[in-house]
Amino acid sequence: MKRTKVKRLLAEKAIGQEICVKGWVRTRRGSKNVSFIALNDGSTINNIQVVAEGDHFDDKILKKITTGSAISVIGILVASKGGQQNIEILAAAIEILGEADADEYPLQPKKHSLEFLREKAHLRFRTNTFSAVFRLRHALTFAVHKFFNDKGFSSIHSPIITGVDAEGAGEMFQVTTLDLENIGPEVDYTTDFFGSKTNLTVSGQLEAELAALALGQVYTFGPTFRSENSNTSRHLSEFWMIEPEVAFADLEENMDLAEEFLKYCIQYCITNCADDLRFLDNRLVEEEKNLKKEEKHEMGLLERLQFVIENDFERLTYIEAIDILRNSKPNKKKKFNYIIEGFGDDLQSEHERYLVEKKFKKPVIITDYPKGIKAFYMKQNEDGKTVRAMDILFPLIGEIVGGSQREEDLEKLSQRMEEMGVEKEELWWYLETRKFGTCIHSGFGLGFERLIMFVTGMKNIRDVIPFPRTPQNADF
RNA sequence: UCCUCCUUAGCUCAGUUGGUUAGAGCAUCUGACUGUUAAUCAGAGGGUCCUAGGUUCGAAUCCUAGAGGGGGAGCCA
Repeated sequence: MKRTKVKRLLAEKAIGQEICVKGWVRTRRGSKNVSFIALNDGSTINNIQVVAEGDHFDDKILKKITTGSAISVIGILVASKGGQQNIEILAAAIEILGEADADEYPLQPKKHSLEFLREKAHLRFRTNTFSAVFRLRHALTFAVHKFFNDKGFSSIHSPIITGVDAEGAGEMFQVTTLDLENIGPEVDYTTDFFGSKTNLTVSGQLEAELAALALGQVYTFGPTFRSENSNTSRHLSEFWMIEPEVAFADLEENMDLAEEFLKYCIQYCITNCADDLRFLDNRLVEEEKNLKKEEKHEMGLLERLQFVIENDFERLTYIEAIDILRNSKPNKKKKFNYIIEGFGDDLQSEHERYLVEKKFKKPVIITDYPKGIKAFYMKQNEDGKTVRAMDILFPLIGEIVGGSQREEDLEKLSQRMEEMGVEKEELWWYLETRKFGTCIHSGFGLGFERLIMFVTGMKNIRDVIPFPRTPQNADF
């Protein structure tokens, strides 16, 4: 008999029908006469209750239905006599597909800490929280592709192994087939696999620009690698990044695209993952129950998502932001660790948080940063001091998007590369796009895991990717 | 990389000023129970107190070093 997924059973409620379900046991409880099995098959956060009457089943079978075991059930869908579910399955036959020794199976039907589950990353998919997070991760993946596809963008697979070491986006992982245990003091990269020094990509942007200057609208969505020794709740050594790049678009259009994109993705989850979001919403309420009032969030998860969709992001220039910060209470009272004095100061995370969480209480887009603190490829403003950059700051997670209008003028770009010590020879192909048929264009990079954090309310980035890669950890 | 906190049973955690045989809840096992909702009730088993040194008559507790983890900072997405 073909199995029906739990999600469909709960939606259709076809009472009286004989059905087959397969899944993993969350709990079994009951008395000598009757057992209740909470069964989950991953199609939804919700379990289906299987009722096994004692006289129909051998004690030996019932004993094997432990938390974590996989079973197949054939039975009749009936209205439930219990209070907490409408329907349940009255089991006629139960087959044990895979046992889970209760003495050894690490997950119990109770709350586990996220830290503990991180050490059990191979099994944490089986918990409510992580199954919800990973269904949402999928929904967001799909929403990203759907958004861009519907707008006529082409997906571009930028290379994962690259010889470019010029963007300065971060420390790189080297890729080599050289025998590291027998390497001389002088390394001859012409003998290496690719005949030159290669690394894992830190960004697909430069390649995306090449494609955009032909296909018009493109985006990359792929893995990105940074070997920085960052030990924080919002950095990974391997993460996924989305980088749209649009020809003939200026910074305004770039911001409009980013804002529309973020709202679309969030709305997609609200529409398609209501059960999972409701579960995560409750989870956060529970988590914050014991916190002091001032430590609690003003809004619940769902409320927060709705709020972001319904309100325009606050847009201001770097100079305006510095002005606000310089005159802010924490700056005057020297509560900031880094006091803002004026133009040229970098915005630290405490300043970003002040703007987003205290001053505007919504997402903020800051534009036109000093050129000294931004990358070489950003379009220079007339003032000679600032560049057409934009960062989108989100509540709780900080910078979620970094983007800019690109410098399309060959002369200005070359000059800036020289000033910043970027090797022009290495990026000859990048420069040729400015030599042949150059045009204004813009793009941004969005950290996919940071978006998932915002949508799910998870506070540590390691809990929104199946197998996090961080310094000193590449388990599983 | 820096600052800071933590590491005690399978899990979550208590352990007073350094003092007998290190505790609780949950989980597990045994038994009871006619429909449970993290079922309940009774009983049992379960410990490298992170590791290595040191101080002390005596260390889970104090000191030093190391490992692992959390939070914050920097870098960024």
